[in-house]
Amino acid sequence: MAVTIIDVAREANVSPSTVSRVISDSPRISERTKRKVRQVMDRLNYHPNFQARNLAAKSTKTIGVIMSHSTSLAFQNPFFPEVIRGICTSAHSNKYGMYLSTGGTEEEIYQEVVSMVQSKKVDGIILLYSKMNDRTLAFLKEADFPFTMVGRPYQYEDEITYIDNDNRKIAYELVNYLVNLGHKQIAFIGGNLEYIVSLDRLEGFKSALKDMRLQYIEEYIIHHHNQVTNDIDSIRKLMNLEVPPTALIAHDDSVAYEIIRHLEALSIRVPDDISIISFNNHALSAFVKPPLTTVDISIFQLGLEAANYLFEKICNTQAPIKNRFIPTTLIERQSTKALRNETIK
Amino acid sequence: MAVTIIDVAREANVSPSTVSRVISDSPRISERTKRKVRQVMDRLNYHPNFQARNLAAKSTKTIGVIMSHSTSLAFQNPFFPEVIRGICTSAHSNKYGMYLSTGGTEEEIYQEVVSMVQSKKVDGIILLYSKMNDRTLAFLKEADFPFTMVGRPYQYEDEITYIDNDNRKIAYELVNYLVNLGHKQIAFIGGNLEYIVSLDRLEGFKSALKDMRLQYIEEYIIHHHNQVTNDIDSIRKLMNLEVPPTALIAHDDSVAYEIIRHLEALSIRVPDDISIISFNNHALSAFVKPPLTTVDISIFQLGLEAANYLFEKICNTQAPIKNRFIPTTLIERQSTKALRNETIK
DNA sequence: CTGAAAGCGCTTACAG
DNA sequence: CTGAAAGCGCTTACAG
Repeated sequence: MAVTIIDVAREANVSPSTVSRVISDSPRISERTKRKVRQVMDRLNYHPNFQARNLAAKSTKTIGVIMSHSTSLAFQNPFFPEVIRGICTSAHSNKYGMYLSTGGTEEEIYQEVVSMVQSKKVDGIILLYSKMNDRTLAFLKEADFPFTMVGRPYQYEDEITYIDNDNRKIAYELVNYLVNLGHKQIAFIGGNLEYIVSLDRLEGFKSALKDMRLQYIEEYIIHHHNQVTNDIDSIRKLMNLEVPPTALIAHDDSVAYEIIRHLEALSIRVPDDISIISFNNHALSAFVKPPLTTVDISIFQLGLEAANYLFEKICNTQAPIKNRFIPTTLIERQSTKALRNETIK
Repeated sequence: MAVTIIDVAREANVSPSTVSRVISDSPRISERTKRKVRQVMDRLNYHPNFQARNLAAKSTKTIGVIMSHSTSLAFQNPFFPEVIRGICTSAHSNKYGMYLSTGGTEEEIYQEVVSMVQSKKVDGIILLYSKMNDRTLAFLKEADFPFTMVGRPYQYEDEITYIDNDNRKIAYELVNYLVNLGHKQIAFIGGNLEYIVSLDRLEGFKSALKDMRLQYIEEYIIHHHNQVTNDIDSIRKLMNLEVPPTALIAHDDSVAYEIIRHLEALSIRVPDDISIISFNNHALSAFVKPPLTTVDISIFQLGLEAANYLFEKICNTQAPIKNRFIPTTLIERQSTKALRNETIK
């Protein structure tokens, strides 16, 4: 049925081995033979069978890309396409394809990864998240399977190749930015603490407070576990404190939008009554009112480099552990404002 | 190295054929034998080789998912993760994986699809877009390869299985909605006309004007080719017309956001001075100011059904051509307003 | 209910 | 520079 290497070999009066070598453009075949064989391939409309090649060559020419489970997926909406685009760019130039997994539950993700590895569906894996006590990560590390992560791992930092932003430093600098605007009461609406990105941002926030000799106030910290549960009550409570914050750092632009809406319902204006700064620079953040001051985390670059590092590992099992922080940019728009003298207190 | 079916067979004192049948849970093997073989599999930590199975069985257990090229990708940001989630859900329950392609250029996409088909990388393909004169579509149809589309094809509508929203009807109803609010001057900011979704929405808009005996005004139609090129000038020109529109239909929420910002710069308020209604109900559209009235197009469902139809085709080459419009919901928020008597003109 | 054998379509030492 | 042969790890008629 399908035309095979045998058919081509017969037509071209060469052996199948030679045809195979022409496919992979081996330098050991003469240009003349190559030309002859290629002509026959064209004429017969021959295309090498992907699976057969891979089975014989013991590779897959495919990488697996693992998302966090879907509850957080909604949250990562704007992240997803960009990071995939970065990975695709690298995969494409390495002549690799990508196998995508978005398991429903954490257990499903784990099972899918195990199956990818055990059944040899992929040559390497990119984990698009980093969380605490992650079985999937533990499995990959244990199996010594080539993988890289987007996100700093919680443990074994110097045994795992990863790409990340320097979230601790960024959070630190955001506090600094607000302090320079005269703010001293700064609240922090963080993300799900199972994810390292959330931990890091919180840690940076705290250490900045300490260095700048600002008081750490428990009530100024809110953990926003997922988009749905955050309600107006937590914001109301925050703003009803005896000394309410004059500025606020949000874990993600979408969180910031939501908060702004809640504040509005409470007749608190941004940035006049409170400044807001956040992370991730969604495509739409320039268009909301007020346009958000936020950190661009170079999502495309995160994906691209995570893939590049993975290909290094795939090519060379002995490739050294690497990790890198991708630079970020603070995009100053209009959600923050210098505090006037009429400071509270 | 890797443990194979042969190792299991030897240990279990059965033939490789029997092991193979245990893997696929064939009813022709006794429970007793199955149990015995499975125990050995566990003990040896055996996992069937994906590629070898597929080569022998002449299937791939993989579907290909094709995005539109990346210039439109940014535009589709919120669409992408949801539609993938829908597809994954279906793929998962059919025990299929997905191979993702995001070519850079249209030519790259075409080449990737050709290679997916010719090299037998996938059993079927989902096209996540529908545009005019699409080589990729033509190729798939010509090759008689199993595929489905998200989006109504421009040609051969009754020869191609697809899932879509009834964009013509929706656009029609949006006009109707605005007319019921008293609007007669309605502008339309459409999408790239190469895509059928844009054509359909425009067509629905026009036919509604006709049925409702509203004048069709050339200057009220703007084609917004991609997010970047739309500038404040086109909006200024629109609003400076002798009779400016009192309402506006935008092709996508992100377009609406952008327009709102431009209007704001021109000191035109939404919805007080002009009503805006749009398509696609982005996750954030509830949070912008003003919260957008928009059409929820059930993206998850589009992906799910496109995949379901594809699996029908894969299982049965003779499966009839199908197509279906997924219902949509108008989400009424605060970007539209009834026109008062102080109507212009 | 189970097995022997051929085959899926390639790659890659090995030999010349 | 090219070929013959073994092998990658499975599945599936066919036979019993």
